[in-house]
Amino acid sequence: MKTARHTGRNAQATAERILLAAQKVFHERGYDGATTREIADLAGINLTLINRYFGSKLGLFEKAVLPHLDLEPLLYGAPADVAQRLADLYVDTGPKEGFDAFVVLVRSIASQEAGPLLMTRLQDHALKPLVDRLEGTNKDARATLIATQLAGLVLRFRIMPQIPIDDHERSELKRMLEDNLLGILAG
Amino acid sequence: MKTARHTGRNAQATAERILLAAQKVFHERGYDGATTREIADLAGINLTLINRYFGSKLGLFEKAVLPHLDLEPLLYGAPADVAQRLADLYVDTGPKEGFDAFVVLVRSIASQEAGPLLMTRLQDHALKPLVDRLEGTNKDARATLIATQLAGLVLRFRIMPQIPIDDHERSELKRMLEDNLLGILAG
DNA sequence: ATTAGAAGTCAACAGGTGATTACTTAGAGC
DNA sequence: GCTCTAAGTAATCACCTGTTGACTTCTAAT
Repeated sequence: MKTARHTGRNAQATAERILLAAQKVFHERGYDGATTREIADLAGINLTLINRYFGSKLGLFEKAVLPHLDLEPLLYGAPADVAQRLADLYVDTGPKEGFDAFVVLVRSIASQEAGPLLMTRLQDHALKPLVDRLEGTNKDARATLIATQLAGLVLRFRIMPQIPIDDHERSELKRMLEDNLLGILAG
Repeated sequence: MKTARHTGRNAQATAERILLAAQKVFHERGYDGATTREIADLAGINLTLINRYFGSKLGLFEKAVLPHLDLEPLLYGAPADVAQRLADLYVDTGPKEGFDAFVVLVRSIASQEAGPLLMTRLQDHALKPLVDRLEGTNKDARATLIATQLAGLVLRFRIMPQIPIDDHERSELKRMLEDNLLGILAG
């Protein structure tokens, strides 16, 4: 074996465990609220390995979160398909587990360190793909309308899921949202 | 003079200065990012007076921010007036100065201490007034659609104002938003 | 078996946080 | 003018944060 040390000591596997733990903690607490110690404990590794493998807390954040802040993978297919996909995805109260980079964005947007990174990433990998996806006139305005709508839904259902919602309201909301998105997407 | 000590020493005036400074700092940095020392310095008062007058940082937050987290004052008049008012207010990049409780909400929503307070306040003084304002069917779903749209606009124009927007896009966005809101308000 | 370097550990630093306790100062009422 | 209380101040505590440098342990190649 050349690259992979077989058991116990494996830098690549350790880095991966750090990344997974970081995603979970950043998701729950945001950038500032997350501590490197909690990440290290959850990953089951020594605190200093974070700095060794990722340079700094911010370096870890860049590797663990930023790449997943991307709307483009959701924008394929016909406008009707896109509208339905987005409505299903963002209205569902969904699993509270699981990593969501857009949740991390909202919970970290106030951070002096992580905020700027998140904003430029959002602009390049969420707003821009959305604009490029549109056809017709007023692409920028329409993209903004869609993006802000989705952002608010993240806040409502992913960050404040404890506010109750009954099934009827949810299905109605999904229907209205889908219509709304399709109208904007189509132009 | 009975209540107001005339100069230099005036508890009421001091508390007011603390409140104003707190609004500014909480607005800029969010709850966790704000420090009591920065608030005290900006207010020009001694650090300990914050704890004396407001009990704790969280107590100050409750007095300085929570009362202003209220959508009801914007919901008077005919649906068309409400739609226009909201569109004008939330699309405008607006003055970067000035206190906005909804900005504080977004920048503090990840906080373990302030988060729960903000969520219940938002539910009682933003979502509920909106639902009560509506008529017809599916009030909850329609209110959620409006509220999430506005929340996203806060994120876009109040928290990420550096992303450029030209006048044409802004006016088009305002027009589309106004139509959209009116459609939902009217039912 | 030896050994060099990678992987992991330990202890500590330097800075910052909210909060408390004991103290000083000012001024309104007598 | 005295005094008692409210208003303001100073020093510090106990804790937490990211980060670093020195140390130990393991393992792959020789």
